Amino acid sequence: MTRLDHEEYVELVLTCVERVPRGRVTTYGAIAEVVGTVAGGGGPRLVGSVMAMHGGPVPWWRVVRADGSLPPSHEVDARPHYLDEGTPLRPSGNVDLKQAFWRPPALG
DNA sequence: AATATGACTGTCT
DNA sequence: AAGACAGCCATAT
Repeated sequence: MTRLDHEEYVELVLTCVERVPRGRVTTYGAIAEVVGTVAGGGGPRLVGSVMAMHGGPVPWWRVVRADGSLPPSHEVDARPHYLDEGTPLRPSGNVDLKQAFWRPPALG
């Protein structure tokens, strides 16, 4: 996994993120599974790294952690988007995965 | 080549 | 409920 494969991995991850419907979210793990199936490996950390490096131009706020929360710094930036998209939120302030979780479609 | 790190996750305490 | 630990994969130093 490196060089061009890396680029493809990035593309797959970003594609999944872009495919997340409004008001819905997915998790790093879910993306890692779907992308990993095609890319033949990878893991949540990789998705995280990819998002950190190339997640800028995509709706990264639709990708949350397994507990429905985002890194504190980003959570603040994401909140307005959730409010705008009508994403189900829990009293705690994080996303209600019970309702908002969206499973990315199997690529390839 | 080895160690440390990260926008992660699951289990145990 | 909240913190500690280990597993996981790729990149950076």
